[in-house]
Amino acid sequence: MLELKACGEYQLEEELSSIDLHKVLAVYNFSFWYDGRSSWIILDLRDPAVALVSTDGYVRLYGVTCSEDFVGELEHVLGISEDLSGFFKLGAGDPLLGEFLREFKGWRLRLSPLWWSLVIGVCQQNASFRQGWRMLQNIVKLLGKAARAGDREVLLPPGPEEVLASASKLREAGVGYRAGTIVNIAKAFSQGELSEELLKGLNSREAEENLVSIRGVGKYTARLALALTYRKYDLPPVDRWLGAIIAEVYGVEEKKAEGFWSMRWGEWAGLAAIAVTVALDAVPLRKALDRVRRGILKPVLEDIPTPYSMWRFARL
DNA sequence: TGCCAGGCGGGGT
DNA sequence: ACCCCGCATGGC
Repeated sequence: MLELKACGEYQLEEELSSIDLHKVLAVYNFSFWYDGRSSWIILDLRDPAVALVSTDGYVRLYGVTCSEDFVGELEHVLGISEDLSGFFKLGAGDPLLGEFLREFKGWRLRLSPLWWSLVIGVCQQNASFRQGWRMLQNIVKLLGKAARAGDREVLLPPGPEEVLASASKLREAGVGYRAGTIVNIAKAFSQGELSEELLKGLNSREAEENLVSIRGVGKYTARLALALTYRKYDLPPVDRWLGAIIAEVYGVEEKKAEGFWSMRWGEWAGLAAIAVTVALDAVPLRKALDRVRRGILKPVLEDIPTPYSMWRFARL
Protein backbone atom coordinates (compact mmCIF):
# COMPACT_ATOMS: atom_id res chain seq x y z
CA MET A 1 0.00 0.00 0.00
CA LEU A 2 1.04 3.57 -0.65
CA GLU A 3 2.76 4.99 2.42
CA LEU A 4 2.31 8.65 3.29
CA LYS A 5 4.66 10.18 5.83
CA ALA A 6 3.47 12.48 8.58
CA CYS A 7 4.53 15.96 7.48
CA GLY A 8 3.40 18.00 10.45
CA GLU A 9 0.35 19.19 12.38
CA TYR A 10 -0.95 22.64 13.22
CA GLN A 11 -3.98 24.59 14.26
CA LEU A 12 -5.77 26.94 11.88
CA GLU A 13 -6.50 30.02 13.95
CA GLU A 14 -7.08 33.58 12.84
CA GLU A 15 -8.08 32.40 9.36
CA LEU A 16 -11.17 30.82 10.86
CA SER A 17 -12.92 33.89 12.22
CA SER A 18 -15.23 34.13 9.22
CA ILE A 19 -15.16 30.49 8.09
CA ASP A 20 -17.59 27.69 8.93
CA LEU A 21 -15.38 24.65 8.46
CA HIS A 22 -18.24 22.20 8.74
CA LYS A 23 -19.89 23.78 5.71
CA VAL A 24 -16.61 23.87 3.80
CA LEU A 25 -15.99 20.19 4.49
CA ALA A 26 -19.56 18.91 4.20
CA VAL A 27 -20.62 20.31 0.82
CA TYR A 28 -20.14 17.78 -2.00
CA ASN A 29 -18.19 15.32 0.12
CA PHE A 30 -18.29 11.53 0.52
CA SER A 31 -18.82 9.54 3.71
CA PHE A 32 -15.42 7.88 3.33
CA TRP A 33 -13.72 11.28 3.40
CA TYR A 34 -15.83 13.20 5.91
CA ASP A 35 -17.51 11.86 9.03
CA GLY A 36 -18.85 15.10 10.50
CA ARG A 37 -15.72 15.70 12.59
CA SER A 38 -12.83 15.64 10.17
CA SER A 39 -12.26 15.32 6.44
CA TRP A 40 -9.52 14.10 4.16
CA ILE A 41 -8.45 16.77 1.72
CA ILE A 42 -6.54 15.88 -1.43
CA LEU A 43 -3.56 18.19 -1.86
CA ASP A 44 -1.91 16.33 -4.72
CA LEU A 45 -2.67 13.15 -6.66
CA ARG A 46 0.49 12.92 -8.78
CA ASP A 47 2.86 13.02 -5.85
CA PRO A 48 0.23 11.97 -3.33
CA ALA A 49 -0.36 14.30 -0.43
CA VAL A 50 -3.39 14.72 1.81
CA ALA A 51 -4.51 16.68 4.83
CA LEU A 52 -6.84 15.54 7.59
CA VAL A 53 -8.78 18.62 8.66
CA SER A 54 -11.02 18.72 11.73
CA THR A 55 -13.97 21.04 12.01
CA ASP A 56 -12.20 22.72 14.94
CA GLY A 57 -9.34 23.65 12.62
CA TYR A 58 -6.77 21.06 13.63
CA VAL A 59 -4.74 19.92 10.60
CA ARG A 60 -2.55 16.87 9.99
CA LEU A 61 -0.46 16.78 6.82
CA TYR A 62 0.77 13.66 5.02
CA GLY A 63 2.67 13.04 1.82
CA VAL A 64 4.91 10.63 -0.04
CA THR A 65 7.40 13.46 0.22
CA CYS A 66 6.84 16.36 2.57
CA SER A 67 6.82 19.89 1.24
CA GLU A 68 6.87 23.36 2.76
CA ASP A 69 4.08 24.24 0.34
CA PHE A 70 1.48 21.99 1.97
CA VAL A 71 0.22 24.68 4.35
CA GLY A 72 -0.33 27.20 1.56
CA GLU A 73 -1.78 24.55 -0.71
CA LEU A 74 -4.31 23.48 1.94
CA GLU A 75 -5.35 27.07 2.51
CA HIS A 76 -5.87 27.41 -1.24
CA VAL A 77 -7.94 24.21 -1.49
CA LEU A 78 -10.14 25.14 1.46
CA GLY A 79 -10.54 28.71 0.27
CA ILE A 80 -10.14 30.05 3.78
CA SER A 81 -8.38 33.19 2.62
CA GLU A 82 -10.66 33.75 -0.34
CA ASP A 83 -12.34 37.13 -0.17
CA LEU A 84 -15.99 36.62 -1.09
CA SER A 85 -17.21 39.96 0.25
CA GLY A 86 -17.93 41.15 -3.31
CA PHE A 87 -19.95 38.02 -3.96
CA PHE A 88 -22.03 38.34 -0.81
CA LYS A 89 -22.58 42.03 -1.39
CA LEU A 90 -23.72 41.37 -4.93
CA GLY A 91 -26.00 38.57 -3.76
CA ALA A 92 -27.68 40.41 -0.90
CA GLY A 93 -31.39 40.49 -1.58
CA ASP A 94 -31.17 38.27 -4.63
CA PRO A 95 -34.50 36.47 -5.15
CA LEU A 96 -32.76 33.12 -5.74
CA LEU A 97 -29.57 33.16 -3.65
CA GLY A 98 -30.08 35.95 -1.10
CA GLU A 99 -31.32 33.76 1.72
CA PHE A 100 -28.78 31.01 1.03
CA LEU A 101 -25.87 33.45 1.06
CA ARG A 102 -26.92 34.86 4.42
CA GLU A 103 -26.94 31.39 5.95
CA PHE A 104 -23.80 30.16 4.13
CA LYS A 105 -21.56 33.20 4.68
CA GLY A 106 -18.90 30.93 6.17
CA TRP A 107 -18.93 28.46 3.28
CA ARG A 108 -16.07 28.26 0.79
CA LEU A 109 -15.80 25.99 -2.24
CA ARG A 110 -13.30 23.17 -1.77
CA LEU A 111 -11.07 22.67 -4.80
CA SER A 112 -10.24 19.42 -6.61
CA PRO A 113 -7.35 18.56 -8.88
CA LEU A 114 -8.12 19.41 -12.53
CA TRP A 115 -8.26 15.78 -13.55
CA TRP A 116 -10.79 14.94 -10.86
CA SER A 117 -12.86 18.08 -11.52
CA LEU A 118 -13.24 17.00 -15.13
CA VAL A 119 -14.37 13.53 -14.08
CA ILE A 120 -16.89 15.17 -11.76
CA GLY A 121 -18.21 17.21 -14.68
CA VAL A 122 -18.45 14.24 -17.01
CA CYS A 123 -20.45 12.29 -14.42
CA GLN A 124 -23.00 15.11 -14.25
CA GLN A 125 -23.65 14.90 -17.99
CA ASN A 126 -27.14 13.77 -18.88
CA ALA A 127 -27.74 12.30 -15.43
CA SER A 128 -29.38 13.35 -12.20
CA PHE A 129 -27.33 14.74 -9.34
CA ARG A 130 -27.70 11.49 -7.46
CA GLN A 131 -26.77 9.23 -10.34
CA GLY A 132 -23.73 11.36 -11.13
CA TRP A 133 -22.36 11.30 -7.61
CA ARG A 134 -23.04 7.59 -7.35
CA MET A 135 -20.84 7.12 -10.43
CA LEU A 136 -18.08 9.12 -8.75
CA GLN A 137 -18.40 7.14 -5.56
CA ASN A 138 -18.15 3.92 -7.57
CA ILE A 139 -15.09 5.17 -9.45
CA VAL A 140 -13.25 5.94 -6.20
CA LYS A 141 -14.20 2.60 -4.67
CA LEU A 142 -13.45 0.47 -7.74
CA LEU A 143 -10.42 2.27 -9.15
CA GLY A 144 -9.09 4.34 -6.27
CA LYS A 145 -5.86 3.65 -4.44
CA ALA A 146 -5.62 3.02 -0.74
CA ALA A 147 -2.93 4.87 1.16
CA ARG A 148 -1.69 4.68 4.73
CA ALA A 149 -1.33 8.03 6.44
CA GLY A 150 0.21 7.54 9.85
CA ASP A 151 -2.02 4.97 11.55
CA ARG A 152 -5.04 5.73 9.35
CA GLU A 153 -6.08 4.67 5.90
CA VAL A 154 -7.41 6.92 3.17
CA LEU A 155 -8.83 6.07 -0.25
CA LEU A 156 -7.52 8.35 -2.99
CA PRO A 157 -9.34 8.86 -6.31
CA PRO A 158 -7.66 7.16 -9.25
CA GLY A 159 -5.36 9.31 -11.36
CA PRO A 160 -5.31 9.23 -15.16
CA GLU A 161 -2.76 6.41 -15.15
CA GLU A 162 -4.84 4.20 -12.87
CA VAL A 163 -7.89 4.74 -15.05
CA LEU A 164 -6.00 3.86 -18.22
CA ALA A 165 -4.56 0.79 -16.53
CA SER A 166 -8.02 -0.59 -15.74
CA ALA A 167 -10.38 1.24 -18.06
CA SER A 168 -12.76 -1.75 -18.21
CA LYS A 169 -13.67 -1.15 -14.57
CA LEU A 170 -15.21 2.18 -15.55
CA ARG A 171 -18.21 0.38 -16.98
CA GLU A 172 -18.62 -1.49 -13.69
CA ALA A 173 -18.84 1.92 -12.06
CA GLY A 174 -21.99 2.53 -14.09
CA VAL A 175 -20.72 5.48 -16.07
CA GLY A 176 -22.08 4.11 -19.37
CA TYR A 177 -20.92 5.91 -22.50
CA ARG A 178 -19.14 8.50 -20.36
CA ALA A 179 -16.34 5.97 -19.99
CA GLY A 180 -15.04 7.00 -23.42
CA THR A 181 -14.82 10.64 -22.39
CA ILE A 182 -13.08 9.81 -19.13
CA VAL A 183 -10.51 7.76 -21.06
CA ASN A 184 -10.03 10.65 -23.50
CA ILE A 185 -9.32 12.98 -20.58
CA ALA A 186 -6.98 10.47 -18.98
CA LYS A 187 -5.04 10.15 -22.25
CA ALA A 188 -4.74 13.91 -22.59
CA PHE A 189 -3.14 14.06 -19.15
CA SER A 190 -1.04 10.96 -19.71
CA GLN A 191 0.33 12.21 -23.02
CA GLY A 192 1.14 15.60 -21.55
CA GLU A 193 -1.29 17.51 -23.75
CA LEU A 194 -3.10 18.66 -20.63
CA SER A 195 -1.94 19.46 -17.12
CA GLU A 196 -3.13 21.52 -14.20
CA GLU A 197 -0.11 23.83 -14.52
CA LEU A 198 -0.71 24.36 -18.23
CA LEU A 199 -4.11 26.02 -17.77
CA LYS A 200 -3.33 27.91 -14.59
CA GLY A 201 -1.87 30.94 -16.32
CA LEU A 202 -4.53 31.15 -19.01
CA ASN A 203 -7.64 33.28 -18.81
CA SER A 204 -10.97 31.48 -18.60
CA ARG A 205 -11.72 31.72 -22.33
CA GLU A 206 -8.39 30.24 -23.29
CA ALA A 207 -8.64 27.52 -20.66
CA GLU A 208 -12.18 26.63 -21.76
CA GLU A 209 -11.07 26.48 -25.38
CA ASN A 210 -8.30 24.14 -24.41
CA LEU A 211 -10.57 21.80 -22.44
CA VAL A 212 -13.38 21.53 -24.98
CA SER A 213 -10.91 20.21 -27.53
CA ILE A 214 -11.18 16.89 -25.68
CA ARG A 215 -13.93 14.82 -27.24
CA GLY A 216 -16.81 14.54 -24.77
CA VAL A 217 -15.86 17.65 -22.83
CA GLY A 218 -18.14 20.55 -23.65
CA LYS A 219 -18.76 24.00 -22.26
CA TYR A 220 -20.52 22.83 -19.12
CA THR A 221 -17.87 20.32 -18.07
CA ALA A 222 -15.01 22.69 -18.91
CA ARG A 223 -16.48 25.59 -16.95
CA LEU A 224 -17.36 23.47 -13.95
CA ALA A 225 -13.75 22.29 -13.89
CA LEU A 226 -12.45 25.86 -14.06
CA ALA A 227 -14.51 26.75 -10.99
CA LEU A 228 -13.67 23.57 -9.07
CA THR A 229 -9.93 23.71 -9.72
CA TYR A 230 -8.88 27.35 -10.19
CA ARG A 231 -11.74 29.42 -8.74
CA LYS A 232 -12.18 30.83 -12.23
CA TYR A 233 -15.82 31.82 -11.86
CA ASP A 234 -16.32 34.28 -14.71
CA LEU A 235 -17.65 31.69 -17.18
CA PRO A 236 -20.58 29.95 -15.48
CA PRO A 237 -21.54 26.31 -16.09
CA VAL A 238 -25.20 26.81 -16.94
CA ASP A 239 -26.94 23.56 -17.76
CA ARG A 240 -30.58 22.91 -18.60
CA TRP A 241 -31.41 22.57 -14.92
CA LEU A 242 -30.01 25.95 -13.92
CA GLY A 243 -31.20 27.55 -17.17
CA ALA A 244 -34.78 26.60 -16.43
CA ILE A 245 -34.50 27.87 -12.86
CA ILE A 246 -33.05 31.19 -13.99
CA ALA A 247 -35.89 31.52 -16.50
CA GLU A 248 -38.45 30.86 -13.78
CA VAL A 249 -37.00 33.20 -11.16
CA TYR A 250 -35.94 36.15 -13.28
CA GLY A 251 -38.47 35.86 -16.07
CA VAL A 252 -35.98 35.57 -18.92
CA GLU A 253 -36.06 33.19 -21.87
CA GLU A 254 -34.21 29.98 -21.26
CA LYS A 255 -31.83 30.52 -24.13
CA LYS A 256 -30.87 33.88 -22.67
CA ALA A 257 -30.39 32.49 -19.18
CA GLU A 258 -26.62 32.10 -19.43
CA GLY A 259 -26.09 35.64 -20.70
CA PHE A 260 -28.38 36.96 -17.99
CA TRP A 261 -26.53 35.00 -15.30
CA SER A 262 -23.13 36.29 -16.45
CA MET A 263 -24.46 39.84 -16.42
CA ARG A 264 -26.09 39.39 -13.04
CA TRP A 265 -23.10 37.82 -11.26
CA GLY A 266 -20.08 38.96 -13.27
CA GLU A 267 -16.84 37.47 -11.96
CA TRP A 268 -18.86 35.36 -9.48
CA ALA A 269 -21.17 33.68 -12.00
CA GLY A 270 -19.59 30.23 -11.70
CA LEU A 271 -19.62 30.21 -7.91
CA ALA A 272 -23.22 31.42 -7.94
CA ALA A 273 -24.16 28.56 -10.29
CA ILE A 274 -22.69 26.00 -7.90
CA ALA A 275 -24.31 27.75 -4.94
CA VAL A 276 -27.75 27.26 -6.52
CA THR A 277 -27.24 23.51 -6.62
CA VAL A 278 -26.47 23.53 -2.90
CA ALA A 279 -29.31 25.89 -2.06
CA LEU A 280 -31.91 23.75 -3.84
CA ASP A 281 -30.52 20.43 -2.60
CA ALA A 282 -29.86 19.57 -6.27
CA VAL A 283 -33.35 18.10 -6.52
CA PRO A 284 -34.49 17.20 -10.06
CA LEU A 285 -35.76 20.06 -12.19
CA ARG A 286 -39.48 19.71 -11.59
CA LYS A 287 -39.05 19.66 -7.84
CA ALA A 288 -36.51 22.47 -8.02
CA LEU A 289 -38.99 24.68 -9.89
CA ASP A 290 -41.60 23.79 -7.34
CA ARG A 291 -39.27 24.72 -4.48
CA VAL A 292 -38.42 28.02 -6.10
CA ARG A 293 -42.12 28.89 -6.38
CA ARG A 294 -42.62 27.97 -2.74
CA GLY A 295 -39.57 29.95 -1.64
CA ILE A 296 -37.62 27.03 -0.15
CA LEU A 297 -34.23 28.45 -1.08
CA LYS A 298 -31.79 26.86 1.33
CA PRO A 299 -30.85 23.22 2.02
CA VAL A 300 -33.57 21.46 4.00
CA LEU A 301 -33.40 17.77 3.07
CA GLU A 302 -31.70 15.42 5.53
CA ASP A 303 -33.15 12.03 4.65
CA ILE A 304 -31.89 11.81 1.08
CA PRO A 305 -28.45 12.59 -0.37
CA THR A 306 -28.03 16.24 -1.37
CA PRO A 307 -24.92 18.34 -1.92
CA TYR A 308 -24.97 19.35 1.75
CA SER A 309 -26.01 16.00 3.23
CA MET A 310 -24.40 13.39 0.96
CA TRP A 311 -21.42 12.93 3.29
CA ARG A 312 -23.81 11.18 5.70
CA PHE A 313 -24.63 8.41 3.21
CA ALA A 314 -22.38 5.42 2.77
CA ARG A 315 -24.31 4.52 -0.37
CA LEU A 316 -25.78 7.25 -2.55
C1' DT B 1 -42.27 -1.16 -18.08
C1' DG B 2 -40.94 2.52 -20.31
C1' DC B 3 -39.46 6.92 -19.90
C1' DC B 4 -35.97 10.32 -18.83
C1' DA B 5 -31.93 13.15 -16.51
C1' DG B 6 -27.01 19.47 -14.34
C1' DG B 7 -24.39 17.18 -21.81
C1' DC B 8 -22.31 16.33 -26.01
C1' DG B 9 -21.37 15.85 -30.88
C1' DG B 10 -22.98 15.28 -35.34
C1' DG B 11 -26.40 15.87 -38.35
C1' DG B 12 -29.86 18.65 -40.28
C1' DT B 13 -32.05 23.47 -41.57
C1' DA C 1 -26.98 30.33 -35.42
C1' DC C 2 -30.14 27.58 -34.32
C1' DC C 3 -32.84 22.70 -33.66
C1' DC C 4 -32.98 17.66 -33.06
C1' DC C 5 -31.52 13.23 -32.21
C1' DG C 6 -29.02 9.23 -30.12
C1' DC C 7 -26.49 7.81 -26.40
C1' DA C 8 -25.34 3.72 -21.49
C1' DT C 9 -27.12 3.54 -17.14
C1' DG C 10 -30.18 3.21 -13.24
C1' DG C 11 -34.20 5.07 -10.71
C1' DC C 12 -39.00 6.09 -10.57
